[in-house]
Amino acid sequence: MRNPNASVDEIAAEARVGRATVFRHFENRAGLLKALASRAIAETDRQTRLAAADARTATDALRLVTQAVVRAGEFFRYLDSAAELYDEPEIVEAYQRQMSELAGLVGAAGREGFIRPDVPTAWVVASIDGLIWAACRAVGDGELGVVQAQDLVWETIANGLSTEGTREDRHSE
Amino acid sequence: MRNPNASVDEIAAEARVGRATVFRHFENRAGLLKALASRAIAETDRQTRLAAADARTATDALRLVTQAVVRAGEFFRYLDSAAELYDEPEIVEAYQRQMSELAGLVGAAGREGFIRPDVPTAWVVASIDGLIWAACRAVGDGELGVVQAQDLVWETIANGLSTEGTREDRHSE
DNA sequence: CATCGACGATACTGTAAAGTATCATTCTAG
DNA sequence: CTAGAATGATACTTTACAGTATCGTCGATG
Repeated sequence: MRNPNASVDEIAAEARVGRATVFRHFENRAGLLKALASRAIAETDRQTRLAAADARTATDALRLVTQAVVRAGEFFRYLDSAAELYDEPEIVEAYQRQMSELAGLVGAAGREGFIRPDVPTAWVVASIDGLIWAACRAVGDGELGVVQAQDLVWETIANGLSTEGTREDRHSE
Repeated sequence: MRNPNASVDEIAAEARVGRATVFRHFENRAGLLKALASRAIAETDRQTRLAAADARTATDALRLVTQAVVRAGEFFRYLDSAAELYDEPEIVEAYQRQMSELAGLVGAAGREGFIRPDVPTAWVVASIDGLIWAACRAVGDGELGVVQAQDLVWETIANGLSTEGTREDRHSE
């Protein structure tokens, strides 16, 4: 997960396991990576479903899902740099499904009036993705705690980073 | 730039050049990648300096630099997935320098009152990075134009994505 | 205590790609 | 037009790694 270019030797050493054992559990190196990706996708799905079940509004669901993905971050963060996986149709399909689910949620939150109508949906999805990515990296680097990162992501989505025009800022004016 | 795992064969073919010629211009494959990274860093520096020269306040500089990096995005976007480069001390050093310059700019903008004091500087830097990353990807995928992406990044930094508490929203209340 | 299955270590093969060497060809400067 | 430099094509060597096969050992189960 930390290095998608790792050789099977390195992976086995990291797992404290003989190299032969790796090939007893996975057909080949690509199969291992695919299994890892599948697990990441399944874990993200699980966290997402759990989160969405608690939501009463689409906006709330968007918040919970966003924060759930931050929590599952360690599982999928490596996917970015695994170029080989783009050849696996299952993986690509699952990723696109997750993205379109997110887009659906953003659309619903928009109809609830939460998202500013002048912002393209594509950008909302992309920036949420970017902020989640940033949060996962910050957590991975030890700069932020998981809970803190979750809160900051949502706060940044909702209000940005600036004092200009934020709700928190009004009462101090 | 599109595929950091490309073989020298593929790189040469993409460049419409013989494979031997690649080795006449670069000592080896690692040297080629390093040169590419150096160019990306230099280009980003150039854009950053140009932008910062026009700024009257730190906040303005932060905006211009952010937007300049989005413009230079195509040059450095591949760096994420090039794990080999983390072995090159020059490259790592240059990256850290750019990040600390950004942190300095964020600190100065904070002293001007632009950044909310309750947000950790580390998160401000990380999230700007994440939004720039998202913008570059959206531009690369053709979802957004460069100018549009630049504006959206800054708007999201400043005001977030939500109608809650945004300045633009007040007059419509 | 005996057996079966999983594991680790090791050695081996095949392949893809890096890097080197060579030579004919083409481009360019004078 | 010509000499020298750069290029492309090709062949070759070397290396790193994937994948396979084998064997001795360890551990759980009955």
